[in-house]
Amino acid sequence: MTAVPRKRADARRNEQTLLDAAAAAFVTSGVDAPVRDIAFRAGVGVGTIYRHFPTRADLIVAVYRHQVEACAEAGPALLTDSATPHEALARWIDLFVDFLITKHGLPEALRSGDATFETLHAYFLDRLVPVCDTLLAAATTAGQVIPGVGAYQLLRAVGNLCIGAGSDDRYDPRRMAALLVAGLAQ
Amino acid sequence: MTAVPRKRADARRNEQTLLDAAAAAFVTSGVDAPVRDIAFRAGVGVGTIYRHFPTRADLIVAVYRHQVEACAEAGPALLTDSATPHEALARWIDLFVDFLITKHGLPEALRSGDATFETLHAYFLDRLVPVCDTLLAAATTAGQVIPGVGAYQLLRAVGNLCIGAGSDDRYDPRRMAALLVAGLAQ
DNA sequence: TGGTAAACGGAACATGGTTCCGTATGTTGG
DNA sequence: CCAACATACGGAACCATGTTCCGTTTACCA
Repeated sequence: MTAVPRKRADARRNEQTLLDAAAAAFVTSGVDAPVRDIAFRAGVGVGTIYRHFPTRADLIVAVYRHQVEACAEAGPALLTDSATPHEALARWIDLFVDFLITKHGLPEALRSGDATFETLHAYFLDRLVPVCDTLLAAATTAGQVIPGVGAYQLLRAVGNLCIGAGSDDRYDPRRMAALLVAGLAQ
Repeated sequence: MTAVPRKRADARRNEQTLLDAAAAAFVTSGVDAPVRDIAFRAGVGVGTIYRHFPTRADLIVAVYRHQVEACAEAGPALLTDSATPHEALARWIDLFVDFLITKHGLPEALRSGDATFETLHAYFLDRLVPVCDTLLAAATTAGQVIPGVGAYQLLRAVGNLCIGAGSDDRYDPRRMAALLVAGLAQ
């Protein structure tokens, strides 16, 4: 029915080239790397970027999809492996923080409010809120965490704490996130 | 010696006009309000803005100076009025949060890393870190707060938590900041 | 009241995102 | 193998915004 007629070879090639170029640019310039830079690295015109990835968010999602999936999938495993649900939650938050602080500008983008990043925001939420909710619910049921703080709010707070990470060694987002999770335990 | 020859009347008038225009623009468009908008509101050219306030940070500092001073001065008073040092700290952080969340885009600017906002960042730090340090030290001495978290780091974390406040009623920065302070108590 | 330095306005420039269309090229039916 | 067509490409052009610069205006003072 929906027989997608397979993309042209050069298109597929360019898409991969662009993903690589973008990943490289993100490492050096953050996820705000100028479109022209990414196009130049990939050896294509800017039009090609917009054709493959209509918004910057689509490009970012494509670049980090694997890692987000890995983080999401680690949730249930941690719940099994950890001594307590609260510990599982703490360890998972740590994973999330580790992912974020290695992506220059990503936490900022997630929180920019800019319509450009709507897709990005939505993807993270769709994928990670349910996982966090599971861990949070388990910890709450076990009486290890106060009720009334939703997974969304917790993830957002942690995301915020990661903004600007790495630019200043007097600030340790991992520590601050851990403090927040500790505060949940009361 | 340094007989500053008093500014021209029109210059003084414009400076005040600009402060008012900027304050109004900041309310509706956040501290990122386009320079041209502010100039238009004030009925002056953009050159005039840059002459009075060489960087955007200078303008923001000028607009909010009174409120920052008020927050800084409230610190010692809270220490006297509160039942415990930890409570004083919690209440002061609350004040700080209240200030930040009513200024669209200010927390973002403070953390943007953009060199433009260096002055702004420095001003907040100069004025508020010592106050926070006093409160934190009192609470630590009283054994109500774990050692090892500096005033700078705490302020920065709280500032981060305030980013994007008001754009989403599922997120309550005041609550998250309180949780962080609770986490400090262990 | 004239001269001068301060202050002004806004055009011009720089940067970065986004759109659009003429051109080039893979693909496929003959 | 070739032609014709749809797909994809490149990059010039456009828009928004910050920033600079300089010719013109204006407040001040002698």
